[in-house]
Amino acid sequence: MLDLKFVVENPAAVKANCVARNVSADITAEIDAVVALDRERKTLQFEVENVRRRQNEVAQATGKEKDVEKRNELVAEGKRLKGDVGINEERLKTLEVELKSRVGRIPNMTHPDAPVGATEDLSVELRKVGTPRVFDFKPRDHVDLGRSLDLIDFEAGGKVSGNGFYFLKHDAVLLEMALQHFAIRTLVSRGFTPVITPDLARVSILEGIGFNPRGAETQVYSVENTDLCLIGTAEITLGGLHADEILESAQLPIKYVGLSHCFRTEAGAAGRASKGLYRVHQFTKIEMFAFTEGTLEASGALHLELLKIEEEIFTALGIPYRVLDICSGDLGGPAYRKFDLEAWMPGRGEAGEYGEVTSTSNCTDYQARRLNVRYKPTGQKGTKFVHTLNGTAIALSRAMIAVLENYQRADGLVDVPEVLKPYLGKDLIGRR
RNA sequence: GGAGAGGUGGCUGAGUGGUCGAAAGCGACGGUUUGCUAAACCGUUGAACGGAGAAAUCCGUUCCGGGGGUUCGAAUCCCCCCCUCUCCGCCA
Repeated sequence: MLDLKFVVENPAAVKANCVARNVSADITAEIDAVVALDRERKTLQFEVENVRRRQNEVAQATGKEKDVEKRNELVAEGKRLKGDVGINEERLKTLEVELKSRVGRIPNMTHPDAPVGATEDLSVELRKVGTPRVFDFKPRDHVDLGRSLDLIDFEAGGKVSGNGFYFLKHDAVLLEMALQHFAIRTLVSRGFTPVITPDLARVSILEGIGFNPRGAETQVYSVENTDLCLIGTAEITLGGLHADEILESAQLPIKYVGLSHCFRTEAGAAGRASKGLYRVHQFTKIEMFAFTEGTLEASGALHLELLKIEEEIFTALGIPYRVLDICSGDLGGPAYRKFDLEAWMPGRGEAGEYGEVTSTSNCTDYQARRLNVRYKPTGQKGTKFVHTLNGTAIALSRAMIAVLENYQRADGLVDVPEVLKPYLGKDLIGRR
């Protein structure tokens, strides 16, 4: 969430940002309410604090007073004060809760260079890298390849777990593990700490990251009779890793590469491009997550580093991709700026299409404030909120689509990308 | 799952109703000493919010796992929840 003080001091800028981000009008309208509520809160806080000061004085004096009569007078005053402060305290507490919930709905501010636009088609393509391969046969999609080579079993997935689930078999298993290993090794060599995270997390952590597990539109599975949810991404657990901590400047930046399973209900996604592995309820993902000092210089630089790593991974895999600078309307709540990589998928659409494979966001202090992750800046008093960033290293299901479709051969088998051969242990997918 | 013990500042840890935001140690920071490093010695050292001030800083409120309660007064007593440890059970 945003800093309440910032909202109160810059209501016009915050409103303009909400408009650019295409959030629902009632959120924009709430900004005035926030300003008014905050004013009321301050007045009330002043009153409550005054009464409490007197209460404290009386309580201390009572302890020291030896004379029984005077002591009884003090106790009487204490009782009176206790009654006085009650109503205001209740109101203050209510106000604070309400303010927090209202401010929490306001999206993060936006990077000045991010394209302004309400809908996703207004995101800007920064560059295309690699040339889509020209096939001398009609390329098949990964569903077809997966079935014919007995790599992916959607029917069995449907039977056991429902639509949107699948079994990986044979070389698909080796391919997935090779991609995992390749990605993690790449990140470790760049100074990231490898982590395997829990696949479930508390509601409070989900909320801190900016998910809303209880809404009607939620993308998140909840576990009945607990406060746990299945995570939609390791961003949730990695972000929560340092919740309520005060880090030392010298520790920063902290860079993690996390492995987790990801679970998504994909509510409301029916009808969207969702064939095969592209949109599924469960997949494995290698996720980068970083905590930096709370300056735009620090997080901005690391954001570019995360993007560069994502590009290096897909370049190494030999898969053509394009980079999108995501427009204001499609940033989601927490992101200050976001870049997506879309990989070329020859089997998608009529003659191949780019499909999203990674996404990296700079969330500045938006998540850190709610998760309460701070650091002590060297040479300064007090603490500051860190900045958090996340980025996909490899989402296995979608990377698998790209590999299978780009590396397929006329004979129906699939070549193994050069960098994966040592990890996969063979040169050809599908031959047994 | 059963029984017990705990959760206190950046860390370790004392504190069982008032003088406690909290001893002591460690760490960190500043200084003295020193050819450098180390050691020793002296000093400083929690956070959030609000108010005053040009600022250094000062004042107030809140915070001892979280939430409620008792009391004039709670780190300390009571209730609920979360977490950690030990033992037992079960198990990959």
